[in-house]
Amino acid sequence: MPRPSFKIPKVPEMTVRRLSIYTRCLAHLEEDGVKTVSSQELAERFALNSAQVRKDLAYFGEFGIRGIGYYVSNLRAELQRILGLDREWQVALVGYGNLGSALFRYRGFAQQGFRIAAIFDEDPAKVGKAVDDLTIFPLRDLPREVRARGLQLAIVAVPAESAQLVTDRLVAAGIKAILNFAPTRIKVAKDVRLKNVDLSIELEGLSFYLAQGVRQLPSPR
Amino acid sequence: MPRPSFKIPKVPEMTVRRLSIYTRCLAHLEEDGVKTVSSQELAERFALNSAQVRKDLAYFGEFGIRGIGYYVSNLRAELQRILGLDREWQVALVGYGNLGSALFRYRGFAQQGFRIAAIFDEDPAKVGKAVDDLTIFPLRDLPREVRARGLQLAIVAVPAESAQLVTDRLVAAGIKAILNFAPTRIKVAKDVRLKNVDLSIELEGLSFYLAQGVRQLPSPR
DNA sequence: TAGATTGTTAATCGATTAACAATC
DNA sequence: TAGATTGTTAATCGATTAACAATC
Repeated sequence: MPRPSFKIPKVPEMTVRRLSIYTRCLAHLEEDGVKTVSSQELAERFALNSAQVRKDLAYFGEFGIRGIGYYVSNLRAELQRILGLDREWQVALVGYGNLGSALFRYRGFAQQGFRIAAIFDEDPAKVGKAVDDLTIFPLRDLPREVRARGLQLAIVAVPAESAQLVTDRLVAAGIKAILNFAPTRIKVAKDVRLKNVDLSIELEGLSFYLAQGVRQLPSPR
Repeated sequence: MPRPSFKIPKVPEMTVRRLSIYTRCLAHLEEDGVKTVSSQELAERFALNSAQVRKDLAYFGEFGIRGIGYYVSNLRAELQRILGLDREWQVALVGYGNLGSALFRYRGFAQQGFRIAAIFDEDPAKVGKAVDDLTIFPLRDLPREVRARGLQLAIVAVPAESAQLVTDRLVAAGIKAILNFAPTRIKVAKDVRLKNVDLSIELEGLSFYLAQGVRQLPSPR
């Protein structure tokens, strides 16, 4: 059981999301050899308020130095620790169709320490096939592989019809966080974290503005 | 130039997103032969408040009947019109790598009326290749094809390094809304709508909660 | 020290929810 | 009519922002 011990108040979802964004920015700054950065400088890059940057960080501790700002390398390390990016997570990928295989090839995940350590698919034509150094398992092997490989997260990339069923089996097998790409909302018990990423809802949001004649100006946040 | 004429106040981003969700739910209800639905019934399906459902709808007009609720078929049609889902949108897909080709095959887009009408890629090995009934174009053909095919939206699925450059060319060519899957934030002039869908930020959000020991309970909204 | 920038408190803003008159 | 449910106003809640004492 990781961290806590000294309380962390309930952190807004948007703060966590911004933390991700800050972390990347800091990694770039570090590459560029920048040593310190102020909340003002950080905020400007994302059209945010400097108080918001400071408040986001203040949920987790005091990382800055008055009169100076933040040490880039130090802050990046702290944020990576907070986000759990200072370790490797073992990820199950369920569904190896077009989207599933694209996600498997997507470099972004491995770069942040998310290692797809097992692939599952119900299609008998796919089960047993080798994908790089992995073999595609049938879904019934879930409980065994979750234990054997220490899988903690799952990416769901199956058709809408089977998404809820697959999810229930993931949760039963002990998976603690799920990223769902199936074009349907799925539900989980409340000690499991779930993020529904419904790709076409994103496009529908855009078409709304086009349908209104684009106006409406970019939303403030 | 589409709609307006009678004012629409600034609509919160989250309202538009929920409109998408209601629309799908209504389509399902209609398939099941349900004739009317109340804001209460609709809200329960998504753990929302019924007042919120009514308020979301009230931005656009009065669609309900007191004492009855909403006619499913009528409300679905109204919402589809509002979201711009009552017509077909011509979409440019830029980048035909793993993610790009998965998105091209993704049925969800076409189902909602988003038709990928042109594919662009800078890789000389890909330019000229046929993909179903389309041919992959080089980026320099953008302005011509935007005009010829009436492209209004673009999906960006290129590497992080080229995302901003590609975006600038899309905007210059007259594209009005962009869905960006490249793992970097891009920026556009403020009369263009942009949605950054950074896949690994979603996973990072999940790892945050795992790193804290999952607790933190699912966020209220 | 003087200047800069933090961490935090208080004010503001916006979104969610409760409550209810209107009305089917 | 009596019961149900809307559309809307007012209250609540939470997140963003301004302001500033603390301090490097």
